[in-house]
Amino acid sequence: MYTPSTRPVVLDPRGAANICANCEARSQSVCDAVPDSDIARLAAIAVVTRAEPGTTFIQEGDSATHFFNISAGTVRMYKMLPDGRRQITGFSGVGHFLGLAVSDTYAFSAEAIDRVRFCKFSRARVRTLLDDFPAMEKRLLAVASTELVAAQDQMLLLGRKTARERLASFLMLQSRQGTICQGSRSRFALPMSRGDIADYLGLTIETVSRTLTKLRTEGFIEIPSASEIAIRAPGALENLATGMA
Amino acid sequence: MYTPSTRPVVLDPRGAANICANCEARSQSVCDAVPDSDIARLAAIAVVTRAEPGTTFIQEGDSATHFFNISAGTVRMYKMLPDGRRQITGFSGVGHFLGLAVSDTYAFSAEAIDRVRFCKFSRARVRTLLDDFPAMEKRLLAVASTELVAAQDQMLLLGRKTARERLASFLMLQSRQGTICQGSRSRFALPMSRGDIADYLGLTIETVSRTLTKLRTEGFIEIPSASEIAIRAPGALENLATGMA
DNA sequence: AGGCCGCATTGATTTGGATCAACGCGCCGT
DNA sequence: ACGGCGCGTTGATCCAAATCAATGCGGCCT
Repeated sequence: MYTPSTRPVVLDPRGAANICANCEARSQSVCDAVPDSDIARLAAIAVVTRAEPGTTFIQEGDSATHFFNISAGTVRMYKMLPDGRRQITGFSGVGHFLGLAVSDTYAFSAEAIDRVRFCKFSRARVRTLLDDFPAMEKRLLAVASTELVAAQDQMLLLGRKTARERLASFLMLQSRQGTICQGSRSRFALPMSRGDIADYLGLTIETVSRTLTKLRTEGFIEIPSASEIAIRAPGALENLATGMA
Repeated sequence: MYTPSTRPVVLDPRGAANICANCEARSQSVCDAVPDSDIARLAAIAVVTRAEPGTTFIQEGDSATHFFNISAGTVRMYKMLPDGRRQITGFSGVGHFLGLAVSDTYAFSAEAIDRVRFCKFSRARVRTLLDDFPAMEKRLLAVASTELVAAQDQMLLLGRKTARERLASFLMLQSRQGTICQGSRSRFALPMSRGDIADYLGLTIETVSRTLTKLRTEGFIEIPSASEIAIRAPGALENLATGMA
């Protein structure tokens, strides 16, 4: 349940001007709000870092000194109870922004699932940057609002949906925003383990496995490998997900 | 589960300049970010409205035309599944700001629990106001961040806590932010029904009732009336809430 | 090629909370 | 004062998912 981990590796401690200009994640992230003409200011405060699978790079309760922007890979955010029970509050992929919080400590932990690359920004420096780029502040508000809506959906899922409905919701979400595999366009990769899915959906590994198998035998989905899913009946699965079954 | 309701009553369709200046909720809300010198501009776009108990004044899925600021009473926000299952995503009291969303439809419904007074602001007009008062935009970001942290806590509760731990968490939260009754300072009012508490905690009415009774017989709390609670053992209850029991 | 290890699946049994059912009580309207 | 009704409590039973327990399987190291 809890994996001690290696440390993240800093790739570029003092950002060169081009790291942001050439960043392939920029268009998908809040960094897009800084115009080309000023991109060097952003690059100057960005610290590019890599984290190997399993590495914890944000620890709940630690002093919140940085913001993070994911530029490659997938991250799990989670909270834990003292006895080891874990709730994954979300998965973050390319372009996602982490670390919004008013408090001076992080409210959650974050771990690399696969190999992850992200930019670290000192909070203090971002604050001064925000004063010059109100468009970025607007983007942050939009990000926070979007996440709030997602969080409310997740509360409905955790509080009121059955295991079957939870898996259906999760699969539909992943098919929308997950990594699309070559081949059938309804096919996608699941970078996270069954344990991660269970801790995201408030279930156990066994229930996740059993329910996926059931959805497969009933013809809703295919499971070409443990980390790949193809949706056979998107409409029916969506109905399941929204409790209309 | 679903209560059809009377319509909210508009008290002051065209805000007089003093309605914001004299508003007792202002200091507790985002409106505080508008300085006294400009408060008339805020008042000009505020529509003061009252809603009787049970009135739905935001309907999930409706076109999101307004923001809301609660100035009296308590509100429940919720999402529903087609078959009537309900998840309450939060309760809002004086000073709370509702309606943040990027989407053009509301992501949740909101109902008055007791008699509620709130200010309605057209989104379009707030947007122009925000351009002139970046401090307000910062306040909104702070509000959104705070709610995001609360939402993550609630996900942990819904996904991983036992009924006992959920009630303990809820009672500790209410004792911190709820209406304090006269008498013992550990005593507070619960404006919401057992059904509301159940739908907030992902439980049934029966489990809420039984669990409260158990906490009472075990000496953690007193229940002077169905809508009042006194905490007898705050430390022990907090330990329960955080899973350290 | 073999064996180990971590993840996933599948099966048997248990259980916390849901559901079904009855009753108590305070409040309101007549 | 009475009766009805909505809300809350309490009791009996059920069930979806958790827990306990093997077993399968693929990748990696030697």
